[in-house]
Amino acid sequence: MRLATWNVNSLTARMPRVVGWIEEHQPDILCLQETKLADGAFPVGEFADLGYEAAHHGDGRWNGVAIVSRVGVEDPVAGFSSPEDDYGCRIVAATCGGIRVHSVYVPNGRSPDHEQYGFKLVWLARLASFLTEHYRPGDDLAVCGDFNIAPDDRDVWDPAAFEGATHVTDPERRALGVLLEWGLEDVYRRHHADGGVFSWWDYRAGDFHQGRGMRIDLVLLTESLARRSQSVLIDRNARKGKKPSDHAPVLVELGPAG
DNA sequence: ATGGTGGCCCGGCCA
Repeated sequence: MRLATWNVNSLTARMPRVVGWIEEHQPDILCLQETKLADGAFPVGEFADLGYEAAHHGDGRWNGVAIVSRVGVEDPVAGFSSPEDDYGCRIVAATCGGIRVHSVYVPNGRSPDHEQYGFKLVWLARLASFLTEHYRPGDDLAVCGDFNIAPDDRDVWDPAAFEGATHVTDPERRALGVLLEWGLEDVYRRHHADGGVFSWWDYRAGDFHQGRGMRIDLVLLTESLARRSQSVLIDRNARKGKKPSDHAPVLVELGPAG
């Protein structure tokens, strides 16, 4: 079972690359963020042609999240408990191949003194309460997406460059820590202890080619799934070439249950 | 260099 997540920064702009990436890597489940589409504009047919069903939650120009799956899309839920209650189309859930999957797009926060930073912390607290209300740590649960948080200093190209910046502050990291303490695991770290591996690079100033990035796209799994993980790949090749997203996809290979 | 690019969709916001 292959589970992946990718912030595509507009699905319309990225569809050719998304199709190509699916054909190359054959994910069973792919979480998408920043589709920037209304539900009615989601390319259901193009994914169906590839053998995938989808659950999408978007209202147009901003945000928008989706799960595409070739192992089923059961019991889709948009928002935390209704499509209106997640502050802008930032979470969608569905059961795919026996796994309860969530595609999340955590607010950026902009800067620690901006009101959006407070909103980011509120949103993360709501995510935590949503998970603890609906699930138990023993469930087969995947929370995948763009967290806009670098879990620790290995996950930024230069910690000194992020002094006073969002994505690395203690409150943000503690908010992520709440999810981890509850029973989720940043599964990349089960397989890789190295720093300097990133999933996002600013488009500007040649940051990708200069190696100036952050690892902010995460696959969080409960223990029952994390122990099935055989490999975790951040596909930086997908950040190369013409019209890339500013994010690279993360791909997790899961072995059979039991 | 307090800049830069890219997406939305055409002036300005958002990342």
